[in-house]
Amino acid sequence: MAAVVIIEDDQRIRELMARVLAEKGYDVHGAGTALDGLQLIVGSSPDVVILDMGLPDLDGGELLKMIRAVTDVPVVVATARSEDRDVIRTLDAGADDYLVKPFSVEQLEARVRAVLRRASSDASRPVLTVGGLRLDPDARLATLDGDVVHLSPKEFDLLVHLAEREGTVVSKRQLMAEVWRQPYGGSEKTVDVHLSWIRKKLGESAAESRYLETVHGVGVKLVDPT
Amino acid sequence: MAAVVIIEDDQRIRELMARVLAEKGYDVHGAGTALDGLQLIVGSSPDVVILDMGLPDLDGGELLKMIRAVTDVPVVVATARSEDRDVIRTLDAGADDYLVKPFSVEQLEARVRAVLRRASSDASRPVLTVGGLRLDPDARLATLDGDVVHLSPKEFDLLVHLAEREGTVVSKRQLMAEVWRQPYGGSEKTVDVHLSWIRKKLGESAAESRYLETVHGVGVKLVDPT
DNA sequence: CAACATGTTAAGGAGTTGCTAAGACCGGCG
DNA sequence: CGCCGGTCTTAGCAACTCCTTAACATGTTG
Repeated sequence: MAAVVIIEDDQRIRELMARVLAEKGYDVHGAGTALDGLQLIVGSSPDVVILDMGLPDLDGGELLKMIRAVTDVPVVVATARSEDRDVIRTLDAGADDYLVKPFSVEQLEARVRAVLRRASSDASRPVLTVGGLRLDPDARLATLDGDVVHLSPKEFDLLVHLAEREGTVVSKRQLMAEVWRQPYGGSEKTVDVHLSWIRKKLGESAAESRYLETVHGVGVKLVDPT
Repeated sequence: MAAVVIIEDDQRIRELMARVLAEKGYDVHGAGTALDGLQLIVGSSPDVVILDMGLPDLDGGELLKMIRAVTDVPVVVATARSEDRDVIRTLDAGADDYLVKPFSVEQLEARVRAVLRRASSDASRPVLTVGGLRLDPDARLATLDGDVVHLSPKEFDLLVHLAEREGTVVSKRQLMAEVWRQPYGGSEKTVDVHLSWIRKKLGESAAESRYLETVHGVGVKLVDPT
């Protein structure tokens, strides 16, 4: 699921926002100062940044410029003042959307979703290749050694998720949270079933695995069998 | 820089739009009533007009006709959601683009820029070709293997939209937003019906598809069947 | 070997899609 | 004015895909 960075000096507000978004399935990290925030952005390259303009150590506009200098990640600005002039200035500085405090959690989530939608609808996602397996997220097309493999939506998302982390083990809880967007409650057996189906479609089985490798007690990883 | 006239009775909205566009370097003038607006257009001959349909003194459609009677300046219509249906029909009478309220400032600016670009560059849009399918946006002519295919306006726009993104899956929600310009309420079943009609005219069906490929749970894509 | 984790298959229901038909609406025309 | 052809939207049903749950088989660990 999408990663969010929240830069907000008021810890109470920051944690509230973090919790709300985390419950919606986002991968949330927060920072209380501009410098921490910038580091966090550079280090984790999130999908969207929520930036409070009233930071103690640096003017929000300055930070926004610095963010823009290093990355074009979408930024949603939260501001206490509803002054049109400020809003326009921040948007001019490169913000993608804005929120006027106090805002509801619904507003927050709606803006984040809108910005992500805008960003994702424009940017073409790169094709992933692992051995003879090719995944094209834009066309939602999977091929194995040149032949098209029909995958259901969940199967495709699951494989893409694993391919993006080629070689690293991902736990089923993590998959449930990030592919199914269900951080709790969801039965992890569902993941097993989907993995089995993918294996069948890739011409392998758990006993004789090529691409999907199980790490007992931990999770699965997608590997290049060559 | 380009001159813009905004005709909008709500002063707050008008001034917000004016400031946004002024910050972007446009030369902006506003009017709160249809009559003031018409005078302003005639007097200043702007490069683009932004027209709110919900004016107190005169129906927006009427004003649009009057504007068209004296000049062919590009007009971007802004409308509240409940008025969509009336407006969209009125648009054929001569609006160049439209916005559904509430819209973001990015949308506003993007539409203004797009309209200006179209107007200034004389804008012949490139012919699109996907396999044996040929779409000429200027002539609004579609041919399949050399034979003319008669498409309704919506069908044509829909196909063009898909052809511009050949090979990538587009969701029905996206199509509703970008082809129908109805990001919220629109029923996605409408898209299904139009797709079915297009399929019939292209000599195919969902079961035996050549150009239009549906991706279950995600959307549709236009592909080259060769 | 006991306990637990994982693999596989089957079945039901939930949700999506395809398509036809019917109504709403517009512009053109007698 | 009313009718007509074309277009778009909505409704509804059938067909289909997909996801989940359940149940059982198999495998792994200590």
